[in-house]
Amino acid sequence: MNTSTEENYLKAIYHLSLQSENVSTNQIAASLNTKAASVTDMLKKLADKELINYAKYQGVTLTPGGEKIALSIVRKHRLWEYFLVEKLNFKWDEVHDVAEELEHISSKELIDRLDDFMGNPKYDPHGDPIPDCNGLFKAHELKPVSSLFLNDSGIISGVRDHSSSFLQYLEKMQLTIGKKIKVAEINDYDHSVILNSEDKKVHISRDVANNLLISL
Amino acid sequence: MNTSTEENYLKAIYHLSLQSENVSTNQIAASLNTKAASVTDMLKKLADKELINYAKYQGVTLTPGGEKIALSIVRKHRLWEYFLVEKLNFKWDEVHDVAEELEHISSKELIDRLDDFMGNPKYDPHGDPIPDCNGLFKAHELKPVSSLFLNDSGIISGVRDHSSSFLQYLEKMQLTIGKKIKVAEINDYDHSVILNSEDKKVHISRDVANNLLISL
DNA sequence: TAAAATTTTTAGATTAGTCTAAAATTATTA
DNA sequence: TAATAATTTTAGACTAATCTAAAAATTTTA
Ligand SMILES: [Mn+2]
Ligand SMILES: [Mn+2]
Ligand SMILES: [Mn+2]
Ligand SMILES: [Mn+2]
Repeated sequence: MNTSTEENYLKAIYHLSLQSENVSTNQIAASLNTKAASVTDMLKKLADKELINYAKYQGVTLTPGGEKIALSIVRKHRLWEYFLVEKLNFKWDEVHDVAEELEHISSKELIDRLDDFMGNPKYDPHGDPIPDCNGLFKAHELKPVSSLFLNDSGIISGVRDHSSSFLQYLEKMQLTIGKKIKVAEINDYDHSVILNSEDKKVHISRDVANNLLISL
Repeated sequence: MNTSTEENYLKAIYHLSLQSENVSTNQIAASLNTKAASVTDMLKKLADKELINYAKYQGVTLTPGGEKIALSIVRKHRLWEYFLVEKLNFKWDEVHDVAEELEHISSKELIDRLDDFMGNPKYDPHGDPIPDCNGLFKAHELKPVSSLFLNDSGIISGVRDHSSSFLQYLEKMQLTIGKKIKVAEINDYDHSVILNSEDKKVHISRDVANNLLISL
């Protein structure tokens, strides 16, 4: 078995790998709020366990074994988030920290039964895909609102920023997962966008448009 | 906040206190599968935090603060066990180890919502009382089958032994929580007992009769 | 392509929890 | 009540995870 610290490192490396293939010590340190020296120590340990490929100064990638563990943590995180929102009526901006703890509960039986209990959901409350019990999932094809053209329309299906302040803002604007939107106006000067959503017009800034993801 | 190790010590002291008022170092070591030397170290730490009353060589008691934490862990343990059995279809002999992990999830919001989601159950799958969000509960008045007389009857409401082998045995004999039983015969020689339960006769040994608890 | 800047690793401490072995204290019992 | 037994504490060591400060390697840049 692995400690929850090891699991957190593997998960962090997994998420960073989606951006950059090879992951650096400093990237990991930043994403775990720790120091580069601590990361180096842990990388040695994970390399000894053959969960990562690590050569000094060269960054790391996950081995198949490491990726399998990372995916199982991601699966648990997202299933628990779904449970919290759908069964216990938490808001989508309140679940992340609790899921950070729950994702380290080790019982595979528990998580597989929880999955069945909830009807095997495919996406978590933030639109992120939930790996199945074999680690398999398919992501939506998503693009940011900022990449749409005038009169394009689509369905809100994910977010690029998971911070509670962003999620709360979207909630307030009623721009939540599943809502249909259409681009009513694009402001050339500041790149802000006016959306049509359920007969209302919603004006969002360039930043928001960049972090709000649409499927067509 | 307290570490889960500290929480485990407080919970162990709480359970042992129900038997013996003052709890000894060796009792704690036995119940946590650790060594007396380790226990002494932890007792100092818990005493520093004013969670226990501790005087060298004299054993310990919980302070009000320590008892409050212990009860919150017991509450979480039992509510999660209830969830596992009632919502996820675990058997009553399969839930303890998973609950040992889940009981350390720190969110109070989570456990209070879980409690509401399940309809605020008063007893866990083994008949043990579930403290409410203020740590209050009332236990059944329970007596072992071995203390009953011929033709006494009652309802199975708890167990004294929580081992899976005992729970599995009771399951096989269909002697589970809620079943009505009546003492049909008492064997003077080996103190075994024959019960009437749902028109069937069940023969149980002295040991089983000692560990099976009845409310009248 | 050599100096400067940045990143990464090493060295040496620290904290929490655990252990064994030995010393101190308390309890038993003859 | 003094010897013996049992319990409990102390002393010293170990592992996992972390940190700061310094050294080493790599990358940038002029
Ligand atoms: Mn999350
Ligand atoms: Mn999520
Ligand atoms: Mn239990
Ligand atoms: Mn129980």
